[in-house]
This record gives sequence, C-alpha cells and structure tokens, in this order.
Amino acid sequence: MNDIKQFLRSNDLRPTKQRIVIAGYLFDGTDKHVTAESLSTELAKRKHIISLATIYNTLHDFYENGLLKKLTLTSDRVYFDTNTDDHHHFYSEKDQFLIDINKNIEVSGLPKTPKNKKINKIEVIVHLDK
Amino acid sequence: MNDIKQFLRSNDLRPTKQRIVIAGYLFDGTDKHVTAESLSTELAKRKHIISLATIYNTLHDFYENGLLKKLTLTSDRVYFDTNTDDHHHFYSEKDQFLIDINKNIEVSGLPKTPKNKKINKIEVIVHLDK
DNA sequence: TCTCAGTTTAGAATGATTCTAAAGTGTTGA
DNA sequence: TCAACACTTTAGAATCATTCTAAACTGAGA
Repeated sequence: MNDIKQFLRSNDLRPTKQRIVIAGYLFDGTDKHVTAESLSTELAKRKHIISLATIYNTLHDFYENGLLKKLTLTSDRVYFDTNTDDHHHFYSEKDQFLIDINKNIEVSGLPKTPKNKKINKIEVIVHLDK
Repeated sequence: MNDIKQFLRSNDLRPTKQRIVIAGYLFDGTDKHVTAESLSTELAKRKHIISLATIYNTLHDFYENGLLKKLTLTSDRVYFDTNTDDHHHFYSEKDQFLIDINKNIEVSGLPKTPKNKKINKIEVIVHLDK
C-alpha cells in the first residue's frame, strides 16, 4: 500500500484513492491484459466502484508513464498490457484468447527503414484459429 | 468494365453499379490501403457518390470473399489492404504513414502454438517514429 | 489548517461503424 | 421481353467505445 503510493509518486502520479486501487490490481505481480471495460468489471467484483472516465484517464496516465503497453489487436477496443517488456502475442478474436509470447522472437529480413524514420517498436501478432 | 463484372460474379458478388465503381477503383492494379472514410473521399473526387453504408457493406463483402485484407493498426478505424498476399507493414500513427513490406520477413523463435489452436496468420507491424 | 493545482465524476458529446426498414435493381425463368 | 423476387442500396437512427466538459473533490505543501 505504501509501496504503491511510493511507486505512483516515483512516476509523477499523485497517489489518489482511485489510482492506488487500480495500480494495486494491475501491478500485483501477475501479467494482465485489460480493457477499460474489463478493468472496471474486475474492480467492481472487488467492490471498488470507480467511474469509467477515471479508468480511462488512469490507463492513459499509466501508459504515458510507461507503466503499461498499449496493444492494437482489434479496432473494437484498446488493450493494455502490464508486461512492458519487449514481447509479442498469440491472439484469437473469436475466443477472446490473448497470451504473451515471452520467448525471444527473431524478425529477420526487414528492408531498410524508410528515409527520415526510425523504428519505434516491432509488434508481432500471431492470429489463431480454433 | 466487363472484366470487373466478371470478376465480381466469379466471387459470388452481384455486379451492382456501386460494387463496379468500388472494385474499379480498388483493383486498378496498384496496391492500396483504404478506410471507409478515405475510400468515400476518393470516390467523391471522381464524382462517384456512394453512401457510406454501402461503402462499409462493400468493404466487408470484399473482405469476406478474400479480396481484401483487414489491418489492425490502430483502434480508431479499420484499414483494408488490396494486397492480399502474405506481407507486413511499416506504420506511423502520427504521420498516417503506411507502406507494405513485401520483402519476405522471417519470424523465428515462436513457441509452440497453444493447444487446440492453429495459426491463422502472423502480422508484423513495424511502428515508426520520425 | 488553508489553498490550489491536480483529480474525479456524471453526463454530454464524438466519431466510427452497424442497424433498420423502405425503395431500388440484377437475375432468372417463361 | 417481362414479371417476380432475392439481393442491394440508402438515409437516418442506433450503438458503443472513448473523450470531453465543467463542477465538485482532494492530496500536498506552506
């Protein structure tokens, strides 16, 4: 709890009640994938009612501070990943199946980067079917 | 024109005026990336006014028939790609920069596919910065 | 404790996409 | 050629995730 406050402070985030609850849930040690909606639902199960606006704000604040990764898996909604290491995903739209690929993936054969640009990150999504 | 009609028929798509115009634009030989909105704008420039609903319907019909690829680059909107070959992308959100990587990319080091699933496709997105 | 910038919130607004149901149009068989 | 119908198109409403607004609230420092 004080750890969480300290953690938030060290990321220039004022440790408000809501942020403490959200960080406590997200950064409990196990990697998680959440959407604003799923996070709201999970917190509600734990009797923590936080407005959706705040959940969106907080996810973005955390993202802006590098505490979360943003995933673009579908255009329906945005997923955030608590695992901010360089990694990739297995994903299946139908089953809402989404798991990390932590093993080191090698992407080779890339052409040279377009003029005046630099690579920010490489995202590999392995789309699965049943 | 009759080619297009034939092309549509061979894909179980009734060759309506609108589909002929859209297919004529999309499959003119040059690879294209479009969104419903951008397609609508391009057609309008060519004096072809087609309702957005029809544009959405048609993009989906073409997609369902394998004439287009769907790209998930951002959660803001859906991109369709007329290049249906196995290929990947350089993408920059800020600049709306999006180009194909046609060169063969090799993705190695993938862990084994989760039980009872099979790989549908592998999508590599190289996110760029200025 | 006082003060205020930073936060939270309900509810409205936005914007891409989908839905509805009514009007229009290829296609087919006679 | 044409009737008849299933398939399409369309305007406008509806949906849904997300963002915005502006008012109330609350950490943090003095």
